[in-house]
Amino acid sequence: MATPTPRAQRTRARILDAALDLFERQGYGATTVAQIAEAAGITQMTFFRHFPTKDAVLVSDPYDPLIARAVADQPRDLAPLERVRRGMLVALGTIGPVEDATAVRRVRLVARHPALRASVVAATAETERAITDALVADGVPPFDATVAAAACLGACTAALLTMPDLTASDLVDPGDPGDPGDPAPDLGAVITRALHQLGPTP
Amino acid sequence: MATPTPRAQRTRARILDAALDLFERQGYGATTVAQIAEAAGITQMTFFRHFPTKDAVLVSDPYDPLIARAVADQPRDLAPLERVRRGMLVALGTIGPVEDATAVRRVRLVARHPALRASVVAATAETERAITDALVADGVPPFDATVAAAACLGACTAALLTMPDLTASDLVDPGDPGDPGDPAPDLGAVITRALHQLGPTP
DNA sequence: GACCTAATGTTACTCACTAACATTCCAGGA
DNA sequence: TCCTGGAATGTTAGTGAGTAACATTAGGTC
Repeated sequence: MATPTPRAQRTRARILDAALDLFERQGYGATTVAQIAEAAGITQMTFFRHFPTKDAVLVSDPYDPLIARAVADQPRDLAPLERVRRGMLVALGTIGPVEDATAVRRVRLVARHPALRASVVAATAETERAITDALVADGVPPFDATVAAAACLGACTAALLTMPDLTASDLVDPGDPGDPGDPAPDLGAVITRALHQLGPTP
Repeated sequence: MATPTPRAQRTRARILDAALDLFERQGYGATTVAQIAEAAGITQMTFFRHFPTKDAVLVSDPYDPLIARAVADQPRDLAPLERVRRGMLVALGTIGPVEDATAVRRVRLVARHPALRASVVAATAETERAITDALVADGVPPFDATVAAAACLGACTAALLTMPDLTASDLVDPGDPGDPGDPAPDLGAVITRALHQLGPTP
């Protein structure tokens, strides 16, 4: 799996642009792959060579390995949920504001369309398995490991999908006015607040 | 929405039987709706009149309203997560052994096929919204409500899908021998154990 | 310029799912 | 018994996602 050729990167970007544009203008369901292909100046076949499914334009999950490692690095004497929680906090809590310009548009589209939310969960399945494996390797019962991973991932996914509805002020303190037109929301802050709810209640 | 006619109930049952049979024999992906229809002695069209999608034969979620009500009934001064957790415990913890004979077969098939796990999550989306609405109506911030609901539902769904791998002995105490050939697993016990992990750590 | 390979195009297909309309089944009343 | 109205099913024809096999073009290297 060599690094993608420059030409391939360009077409991929063209597809992504065309798709986001059409999705936002006429909706995800009303947009066909043929339309995307035409707008990008390519064929349907080429579309599927760059994205395995129509969903894949919007859904991707690049964080798998980091999370599993971070979870494994937490102290072994913690309860499984707490271990996963702290691991994800370490791996995701410091991401900061969203870097990719298309990320916000993608999230907004996914959040709008219920069927796509399911695709996101499908994409996190691999992450869930990675976390579970890491815990089971340390002697945690498979049932407990799976449940802990699913709970934390569910919380984070849900948090991610509320981001388009969120203003930055929602994250610090309810009641705070918050200047309008705030910039790209801080992904790390959202995740942190979500995982905070799963933490021990002092 | 009147109660379904006896004839409709029979065809629905025939479809379900034929589908489960084919899925188990040759796999979900390798089975076409046309095959199911032929095995059930009906048309493709009739299949889709009884089940909106191919997935729907395996995925259903009848517990929505009970859960939302039970969550709303928990004391308002609890943290959102704890409220959802106790509500779901009340609504689902006492279900007991699985009643429907086909339920175990369905769960096994879903657990095996990754794409179907996503369908399950899609099916719980409505439940998640119901729980969230109940909390928001009591003044809980939407973000916190969504996260709490997603975490608990994620944990329960994951727990459900591990059931085929589980023997009853796994639920009581690791290390317990447990007689082989144990009967249908206790759904309530599985849910209870899953939600227990999300509870306050004393 | 010849050459090799990755990237793209072409064609033809399968399958899930939908719409519009025709047909059959079945209960209850004349 | 016949009839009749509505529910359940069948028929036909389509759309759209995704796949397979094979032909073609572009880009960089010698």
